[in-house]
Amino acid sequence: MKISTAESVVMGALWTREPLSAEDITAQVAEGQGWSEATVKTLINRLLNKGAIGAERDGRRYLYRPLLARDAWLEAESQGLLDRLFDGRLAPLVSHFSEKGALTAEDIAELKKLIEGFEP
Amino acid sequence: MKISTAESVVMGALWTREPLSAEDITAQVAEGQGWSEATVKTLINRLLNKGAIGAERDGRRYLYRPLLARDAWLEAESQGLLDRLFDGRLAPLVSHFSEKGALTAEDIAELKKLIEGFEP
DNA sequence: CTCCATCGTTTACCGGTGTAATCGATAGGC
DNA sequence: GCCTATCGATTACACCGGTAAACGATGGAG
Repeated sequence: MKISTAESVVMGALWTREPLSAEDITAQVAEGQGWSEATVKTLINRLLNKGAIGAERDGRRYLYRPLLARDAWLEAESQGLLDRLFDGRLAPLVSHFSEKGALTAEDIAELKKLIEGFEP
Repeated sequence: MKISTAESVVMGALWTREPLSAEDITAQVAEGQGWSEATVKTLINRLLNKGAIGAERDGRRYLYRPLLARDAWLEAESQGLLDRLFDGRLAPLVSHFSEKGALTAEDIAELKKLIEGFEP
């Protein structure tokens, strides 16, 4: 169940509130993305065909719900990148960012807390 | 300078040894990827056109070198994913993996060491 | 000097994606 | 009951990416 980046924006709307009508979705994403209403409709349809969302009738329109869980998607995307770039290991990625000096003090503190938290 | 995943496999060969002829590259990636020689040639050409690799003549053939640095590529890809999925922050990604139970004891140890290493 | 093998270059083709307009059904206003 | 606004569905189209074949130049064998 692979979804494209544009499709994932629509999923994003449905992951924060559910169910939503096509109008709702358009209201939530079209502005920020610079998309026309038609574009959103296309994306909704593609997601339906892929089975990533489901629809239930509500009078003259449909209400949509995500069938693909946000978590599963995050998982697949993240693992995919890790596999492609860092041989599946998380530490090299973190190391890469630290070497780049891309970590703020806050990042570091947060990571530290996380790591201390999960070893027992 | 965006390169596709197939193209990045070719870059991978050039990042480990440089310069390489087209034949070398084919030898190094075609088997593992199930690609024909023709496919590798196409990828080389697309990389040339994108300016991601350079070529210097060597008799009847060319030798290729990466112009795009592996590090810059890793950086762009990683940051891209972080931005798309985790609002640009590293900690949520790590947190995501830990919640998934996707971290081995070794991972944790490694991360711990890393984090202790870079705060001063 | 000629022919062939071998490069690199050009062209091909299909599916997916971004982006959107058009069409056909239908429910609600009058 | 009929017309129109509004849905969702269908169609469009260009570009990219994966995969590969065909073509054209050219250097080396004989």
